[in-house]
Parts: sequence; C-alpha cells; structure tokens
Amino acid sequence: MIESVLTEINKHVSLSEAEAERVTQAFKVKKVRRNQFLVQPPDVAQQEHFVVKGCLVEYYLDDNGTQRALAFAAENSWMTDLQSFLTTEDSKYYVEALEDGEVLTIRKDVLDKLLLDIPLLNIYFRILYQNAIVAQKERLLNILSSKTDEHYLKFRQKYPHLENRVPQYWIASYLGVTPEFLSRVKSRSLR
Amino acid sequence: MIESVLTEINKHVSLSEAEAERVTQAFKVKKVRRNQFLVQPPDVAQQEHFVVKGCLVEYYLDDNGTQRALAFAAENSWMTDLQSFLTTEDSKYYVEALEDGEVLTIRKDVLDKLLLDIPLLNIYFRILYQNAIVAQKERLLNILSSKTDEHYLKFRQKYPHLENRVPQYWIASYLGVTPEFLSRVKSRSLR
DNA sequence: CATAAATCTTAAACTAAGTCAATCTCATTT
DNA sequence: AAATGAGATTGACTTAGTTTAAGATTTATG
Repeated sequence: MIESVLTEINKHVSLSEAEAERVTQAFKVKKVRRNQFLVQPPDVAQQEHFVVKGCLVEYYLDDNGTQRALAFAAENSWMTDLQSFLTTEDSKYYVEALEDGEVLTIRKDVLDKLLLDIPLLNIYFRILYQNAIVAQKERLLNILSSKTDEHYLKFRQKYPHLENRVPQYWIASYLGVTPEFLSRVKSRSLR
Repeated sequence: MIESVLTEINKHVSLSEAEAERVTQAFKVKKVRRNQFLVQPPDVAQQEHFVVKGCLVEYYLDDNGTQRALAFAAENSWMTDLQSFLTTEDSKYYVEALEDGEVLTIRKDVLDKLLLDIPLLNIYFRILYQNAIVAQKERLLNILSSKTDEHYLKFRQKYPHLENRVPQYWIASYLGVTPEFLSRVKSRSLR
C-alpha cells in the first residue's frame, strides 16, 4: 500500500534505494470512512493526502450553503486544500471521503524537509503541478464552453469509473448545474 | 529589462551570480505589438513568455468561433499554452498581445537544460506552479458561484489595473458572459 | 479635422437553466 | 414484510443570460 506512492513518483523521477526508503518513512497510513472529513474549514489543512483506495471530493459551500465540487481524487491522486496547506491559512475547501478507503498522509514540515533532502522530489512535484495546471485549464474550458450535454458526456468519457462510484448530485455539482437539471440532461443525452 | 525575470525568481529562491548570469543568457528579448500572436493554434508553443511590459490574453475559440478568455498576463507574469509547450502537442489556446510591449522568451530545450543545471530553478517553478494552481482554483470557484454581479466586482478589486487596460468584451469573455450582459451588470453594480 | 472603425450601451424577444414541490426508486433498518 | 430515508426523476413556473439589432461613444487613421 505505501509502495503505491513510490510507484507514482517513480513514473516521473528515479529515486535511489535510500531516497525511496526516506520517502516511505515520511508518510503515514490512514484509514478513512465514508463521509469523513480530511480537511474541514476553518481548520488549517495539516496534510497532503495520497489516495491508495477510495475516493475523495474537494468542495466549498456557496452563499446558500450548497456544496460545490471542485475536484475528485480516486486511487493514486493527491488531494488537500493546497492553499491552506502551503500557507497555513484557514482552509476554505472541504475534503471529504465518499467511500471507505485508505490514504497516505504527509505533514507540511515533513514534506518541506523531504523536498530539501531530495532535490529530485522538486522535479516530481513541479511535473505534478504542471499537469494539474493543464488539467484545471481543461476543466475551466469545459465549464466556460458550457453546453452541459457535451460537458456531461465528456465527463463520462474521462472518468467512466467515477460515474458509478459517485452520487449523481456530486457530479451535477462538479459540472456546475443542479441535480434536477443533470437528470434532464441525462435522460435526453443517453438515448 | 532582462533583470526583471531575475528579480521575480529571486523572490522565491537565491541564485548565485553565476546562476543568475546563466539564466539571463537563456532568455531573449522580444518586442510585441498589439494584436500580435505569441501562440497561434495549431502551431506548437515554442516558448514560455515572461511579460516585461504590456498585457497578454490566453483564449480559445468555442464551437461558434467566439473567443473565450482563460487568463490575462500583465507585467512580471508568465504565459504560454503550457500543455503544448510541455508536450509539443499542437496548441489549442491562442496567446495574443493586447498592447504593444516587451516579453522575455525561452525555448523549451533551453529551459529544460536550465532546470537540469540549476536545481534551485525546479524549486522556483514548483512554487510558481503551486501558486498558479491556487489562483486557478479561486477562478473556478468564482465561475461556479456565478453571481455575475459579485464576480465582476471581485474581478475589479483583484485586477484594478486590467479594468482600464483591457477592452470590456475581453473581461466579459473572462467572466463567462456576453459583453451585452456585462454592460447591464456594470450599470446596475456601479451606482 | 473628419470620417471610419471599434467598442459600449440599451432594449425587446427568446432560451437555457434554476427553483420548488410532488412523486418514484431502491437500499437499509426494524 | 413494512417502514424509512436518501437519492433520482418529473412537471409547472421563474429567472439569468443570450440573441439580435439599433443607437451612442470612444479611438484610430487618412
């Protein structure tokens, strides 16, 4: 289980034995249960999470108190409220488990030390963040283009597994529409 | 002028004299004119651009051929079609100058070499990208929250300079509404 | 300076999406 | 098996935003 994060890192950079060992020790395993918060505003996000098993959602509450999904993270993805984690400001975004599962956690001070000791990790995270930026831009584009029907179908294509694992209303929230409207979109799109 | 990128980098990491010199040589100065393309699909984005003076917009054309702004970059910001630049895929996003100005450019092969030679730069770019992710998330949140009136006022607060430098229809595009609707929003918001 | 070109505003008719409330489905508990 | 309750669907109605088109105002150019 703890190796999965090494596998992920080694996709982009080649750590030595000693470095891999060092990384392994920096993480702690954490079991999470459905509906459990991993980050809960206004607490500061203490850890970055790497999902080994399960599925997380990042969201915020709008002025009406409605949950609005910003991102999902399934197996082998990272997630936290990055802003809070980096700056130790109060968090604004919830991170919540949608399924029972297991994550690896690392505290900021530990990660900072790791980044100092293992320069290769800066490369890994630079690449990780690069890819995140590209993905977020794609997401923004999809929302701006805002033909919900296409947007929904694109989402299905891109995350076929999530469609079945995540409640419909979370997907609606992620797409930026109401569950009712998504229901209509579905019924006319899927026939 | 070319020092401005060093100033920017030194906000986050401390380069030695030699490293600074090395960085300086890697960039080329480029004068740009209003309406000039810096990236034009489907050409591959050859360079990353650092704005010394002027203002750039990144946008794409939707199915109707309408321009939709993804981001602006004024002084001391970076901009390119990151996906294309990183992967050498065809670019999808235009980068266009909104004003006459001056940018520093760096080619991908040169940047890659620089990142190998100067490990500190990986830290700089990791931090740069971290901040970009945080900013993009904020932007996504604003679009999802979608009370255009507030969204517009927030934009004015955050980029008071841009309001006056950038045509209204680009701002409308950035906010995800038509220029006509923004005009209405303005007239009722600003009184 | 004059005229053209580009940008901004206003308004009416229309459409996509939201709201609210009732009903339906189906998994879980009793 | 009945009862519960969370989630999904459907229908009637409202609202935010688009479209189109016209006029107003600013900016660029011969």
